[in-house]
Amino acid sequence: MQNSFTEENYLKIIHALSGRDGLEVSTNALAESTSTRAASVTDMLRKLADKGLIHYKKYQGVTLTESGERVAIKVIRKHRLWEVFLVEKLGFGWDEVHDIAEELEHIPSEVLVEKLDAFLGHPKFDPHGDPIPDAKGNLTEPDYLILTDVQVSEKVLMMGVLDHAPSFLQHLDRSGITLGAVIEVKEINEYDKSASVQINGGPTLFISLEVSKNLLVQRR
Amino acid sequence: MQNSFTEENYLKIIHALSGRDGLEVSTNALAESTSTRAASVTDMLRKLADKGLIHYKKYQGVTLTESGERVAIKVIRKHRLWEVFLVEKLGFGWDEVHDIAEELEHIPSEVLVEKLDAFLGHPKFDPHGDPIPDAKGNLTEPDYLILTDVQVSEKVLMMGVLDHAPSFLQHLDRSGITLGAVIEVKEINEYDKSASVQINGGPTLFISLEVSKNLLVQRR
DNA sequence: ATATATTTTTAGGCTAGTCTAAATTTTTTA
DNA sequence: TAAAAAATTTAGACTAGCCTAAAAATATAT
Repeated sequence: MQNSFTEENYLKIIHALSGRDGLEVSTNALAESTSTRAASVTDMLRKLADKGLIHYKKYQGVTLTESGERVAIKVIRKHRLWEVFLVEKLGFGWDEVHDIAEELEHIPSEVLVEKLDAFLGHPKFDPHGDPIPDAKGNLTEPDYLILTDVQVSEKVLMMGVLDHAPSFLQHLDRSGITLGAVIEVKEINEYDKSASVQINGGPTLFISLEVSKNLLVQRR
Repeated sequence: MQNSFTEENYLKIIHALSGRDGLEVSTNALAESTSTRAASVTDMLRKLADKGLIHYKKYQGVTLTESGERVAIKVIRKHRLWEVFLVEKLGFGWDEVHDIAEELEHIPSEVLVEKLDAFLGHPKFDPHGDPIPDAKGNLTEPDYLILTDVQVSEKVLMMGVLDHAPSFLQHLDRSGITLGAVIEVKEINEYDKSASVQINGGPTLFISLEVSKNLLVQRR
């Protein structure tokens, strides 16, 4: 039983919205994320429930079943592997690959995914620092900090982003904030929580709270 | 104006069936090739004609317009480039790549195709010896011979296949007949036109007319 | 040259996925 | 806790792409 492009997208989005503790996802949230109307979402939810991919009770929101979770994670695996391919092999910027990977992630063929994975050297993270589920479907989200949780004078490693918007990623590019960069928090402005940070022991720059909130980092 | 997966497939098939002199393609031939019914084909032809992609007069068969030809050639370019990728980079056999490329060929993004092309080193032929149209849409079919046109004692180079069926390609693999192999025709059996050929100056083997008819070769 | 066979088109219908408008349920608030 | 607001579902409809059955056009054969 094959799942359609659209079904796979709903499952992927439910996975993303329900977070790591598998919270219920609302119809409206799905309508927002899928750029459709709530009524359309309801139709699809009935269908996914009939296929045993989600737990759905009218008006109660949805969660993935085991089987729905498996499908979602496979899609995520494919998406992230293709992103690695696009950046590492084809030379795309990390701000350019999302939409293309969004298409490639629905290409069926287990063997294609596994050969791609091997070709890429079994990467553990995609170009945005998101972890790539393994072939068995194990996905462990590393527990990174958000830069806002870092104290003044701490040095941390830049490990990923929460916001994947091209404009945000381009902003980071212009600031020299790349994956693996060492970020030292020099100062935090009490008034607006903007920060002054030093990148790789080099230039110091100011970043707004909005930026800090979207940077995932790790203590060294 | 984007063309759908299905529309692209129709255009690609019309291109293939109309051959290099752009002959009219019949509704029934399309039904056969698309694995649909003639009535469905008629629907789609009306649609493609409305979009200016084909010349269509009821009961008269169809040909591609300039614009339809451009779309078809882009799809063919993508198909063949992805086949090169699958064989050269991911290690698939030439008998395994058709169905996957059939999906990948519909991924939109001009820049993806061009980056893929560069990554592959601007290949001129796909793993079956079919020529890859260039970025401008120039597709020149080399005028290869069919092995049946080769005389006894002639030596030719194996350049491609007409039949792309996995079973045929696997048969060639087992016989050691690969692209670039030197084939010397040692003898032709008058009765059934089967031939005895020597591969790369090594083993001699018998091949049936059915096989000869599907081998594209070139005089050296 | 006409009857028969073949091909193609039309007519009407189906499913997936979407929509709007209206009805219903749940949540919030006074 | 009842009324208002918000969220969700139902009802009915649309498009793309497909189907079957019947009608119409073209091709073939006597």
